[in-house]
Amino acid sequence: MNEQELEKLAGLLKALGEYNRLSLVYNLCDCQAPKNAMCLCECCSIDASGVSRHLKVLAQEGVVLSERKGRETTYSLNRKEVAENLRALADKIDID
Amino acid sequence: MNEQELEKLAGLLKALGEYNRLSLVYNLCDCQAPKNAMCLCECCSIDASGVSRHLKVLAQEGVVLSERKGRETTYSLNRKEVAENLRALADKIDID
DNA sequence: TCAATTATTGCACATTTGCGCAAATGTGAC
DNA sequence: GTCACATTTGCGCAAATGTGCAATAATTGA
Repeated sequence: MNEQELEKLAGLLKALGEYNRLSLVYNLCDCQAPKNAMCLCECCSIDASGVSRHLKVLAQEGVVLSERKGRETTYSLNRKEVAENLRALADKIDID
Repeated sequence: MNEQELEKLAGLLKALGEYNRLSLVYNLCDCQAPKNAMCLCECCSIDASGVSRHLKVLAQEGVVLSERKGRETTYSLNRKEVAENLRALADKIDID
């Protein structure tokens, strides 16, 4: 694992390591179809602008995928990649 | 997953989500025996006090276990628990 | 065109964070 | 006790972060 990769992984974990962002991720876990921001807003104690910013961070770090659909933006989890990264780290830490 | 658990998980991820701390964790991954702080210092670009603080954060979040041995403190990874948490999250995000 | 809906951005603010340096603390060796 | 070594803590500082409010897009529908 080189420096860049480590930095990237740290970025992913940091993105996940904030309560409201992790709440958003958990919320997205359970839904099949992508959700828009208004909908995701409801699981958070913060206002829409905050949610927008958090989703932006999550998108930048590759946690979620966003797609503009008309006047709304829908978000979905980048499931495979995120899970893969987490499992790789788990394996590195503790090889069963 | 209730609020406290989510907060705890966020704390764990946040602890891991900082470059130098993640470097420390990676460093600990490869060693069988616990390492002391001076030794861990060498894998970081920061000074001893910074390493001490990072290790304290990691210990508080349950990432590492510390043990005072004479004048030095040795650290080891809390492998099972950390890996378990990461895998649980991975599974939640993407059930294979 | 105009109003409504959804999302984002600018700004300000308080808080947190990571860091180095120096001092303090704890501990073993002599 | 005195010294050396390992670690932690206090302090200050700059940078980053999370947040709300208001203003500004962007887009749809009447």
